[in-house]
Amino acid sequence: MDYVKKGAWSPEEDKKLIDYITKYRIWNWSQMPKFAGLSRSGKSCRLRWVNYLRPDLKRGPFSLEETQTIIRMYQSLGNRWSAIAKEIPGRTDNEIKNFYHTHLKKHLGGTKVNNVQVKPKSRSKKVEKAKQIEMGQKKPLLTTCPIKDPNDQSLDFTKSSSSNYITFDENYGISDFLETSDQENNVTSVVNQVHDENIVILESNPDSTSPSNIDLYVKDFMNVISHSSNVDFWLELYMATDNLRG
DNA sequence: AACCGTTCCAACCGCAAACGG
DNA sequence: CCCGTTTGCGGTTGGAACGGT
Repeated sequence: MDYVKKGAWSPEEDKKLIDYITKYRIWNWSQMPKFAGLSRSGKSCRLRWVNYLRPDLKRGPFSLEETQTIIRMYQSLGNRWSAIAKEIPGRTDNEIKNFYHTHLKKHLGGTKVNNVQVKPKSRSKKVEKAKQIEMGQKKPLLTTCPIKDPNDQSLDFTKSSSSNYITFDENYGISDFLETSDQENNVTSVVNQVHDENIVILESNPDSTSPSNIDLYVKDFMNVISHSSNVDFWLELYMATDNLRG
């Protein structure tokens, strides 16, 4: 039985594999290692190539669009990672599976309160901070709000009379402030305030319950948060606003 | 600085499907 | 169809990196 190396690949091994496949293409994974001068199993070579060395891999953090695709497909297909990967060019099944387990599972596995996905922990601190904003003790920067209404008229959020908030803070996550009466009255929350990089308020807005308006609000909102480098930041918001999308 | 718990992901394993003689 | 070999898939894990004390 020949010695078969395991563990992390060295740059020299990577180069041997790349050089061999470039020259002779992939013809038989189990036979190829000995011709390529590698003390590896064919299985290990295949995995290294498919998940890491292939030239068409994208790398880097997942975009919001990619994440949306993964969530949507996971909800319809379940853990069929290779099928999901086929819909996302440049991403491997292994990468998507890891991304799901490290970023998505905790959000998808959360509880729903008033039909809003929330994190179960640190609620008291989140509520306290949200109330401080609501009571004017912490003043958000309303003038920098980047979101416009669907009719292209600037919205004057300073005159808002709503007291029902969902807040998000990078330290504390999401808390929801929706009253149950909102749900009973079929009032849908929409995103209409982005105060600064750290805090976002989703405000209950009875005037914006038509689906087209909500879609536009959420679309604009997603544009804003997708530029954040903190994946968990926009991902948690995305999950929390799940009920706002059709 | 040292320690410890957590996060993340590359790479592993076992099993199933596909292939081909 | 059978059976050995190869390929592909999904669950799991080892250990590096990171963050907090």
